[in-house]
Amino acid sequence: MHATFAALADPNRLRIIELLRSGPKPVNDLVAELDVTQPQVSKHLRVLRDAGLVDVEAKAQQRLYELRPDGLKKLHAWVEQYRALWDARLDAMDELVSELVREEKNRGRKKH
Amino acid sequence: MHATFAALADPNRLRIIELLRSGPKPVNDLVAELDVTQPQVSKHLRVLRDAGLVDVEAKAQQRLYELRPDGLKKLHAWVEQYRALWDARLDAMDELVSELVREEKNRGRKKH
DNA sequence: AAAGAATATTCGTGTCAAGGAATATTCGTG
DNA sequence: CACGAATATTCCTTGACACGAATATTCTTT
Repeated sequence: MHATFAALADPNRLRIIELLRSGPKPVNDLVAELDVTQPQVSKHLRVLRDAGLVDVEAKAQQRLYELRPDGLKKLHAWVEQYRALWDARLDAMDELVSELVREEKNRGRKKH
Repeated sequence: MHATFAALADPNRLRIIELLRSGPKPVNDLVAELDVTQPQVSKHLRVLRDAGLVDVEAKAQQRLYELRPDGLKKLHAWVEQYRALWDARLDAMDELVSELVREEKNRGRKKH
C-alpha cells in the first residue's frame, strides 16, 4: 500500500494520473501538458505502471496509457476504512463490521 | 494533495495512521508497536501533523495523537473522483458532474 | 528545586530517487 | 532497408530524507 502512496507522492506523477482521468493518452500528450522532458515522463509512467496505477496499450509507435481501475479501487478501499471518522452516520455500520470481525476470529473456538 | 501522499509514502508513517484507527494513542504506545526508536516516531508524527493527517492533545507529559478527519476526508474526496473507473453504475453521475462544471465555467459569458 | 518520565529537536551520515543528457528501441513509411 | 516518429533506457549528479546518536524540552512528583 505504501508503494501506491509513494507513486502518487511525486507532483508530476500525480498530475499524470489526473490528466488520464479524461481518458487514455499517448505519451506526447502528457509531455505537452507537463513541462517535463519526454524521458522524464516515460520514467514516471514506468513508476506508475509498476505501482499498478496505469496500463499501456501499444498503438503503432504510440503507447496509450490509461488508468487501471484495480489500483485506484484498492486505494479507495483503504481510505474507506476511515469513513467513520468524518461520516457520523456510519458509526453504527462500523460497529457492525467490528462485530462481524470478532465473530470471524472466534470461529471454531470453544468460547463464543 | 501530493504532500498528503508523500506523508503516507513512508511505511512507518502509514503504519502509524493504521494504528491510530483504533483511537488516540500516546507516543510510547506507537513506539512499542513499531520497532522504531522514539525520536523517529516523534519525527514521523511531526510530518503527519504538518500534512494535516493527525492532531495532538497534551495530557500531562503525554501527547495523545489522533487522526484528523479533515485530512482523510480530502483524500477520500480525491479518490472518489475516479469512482466511475470501477463502478459502472456511476457513469451517468459522472456525466452530470461534467455538465455542471461546464455550466459553471460559462457563467457570466455571452455564449450559453 | 531536583529528579525522572514522556516527548521533541538537532546534527551528521548514508541512501535513494528525480532531473538532465545522451543513446537505444520500436514501428510505420518510402 | 534506410529514415523518421514515438517512446524507453542508461549513466551521472545533486538534493531530499530516513536513521542513529546525542541532547533539549515539558511536566509531574517529592
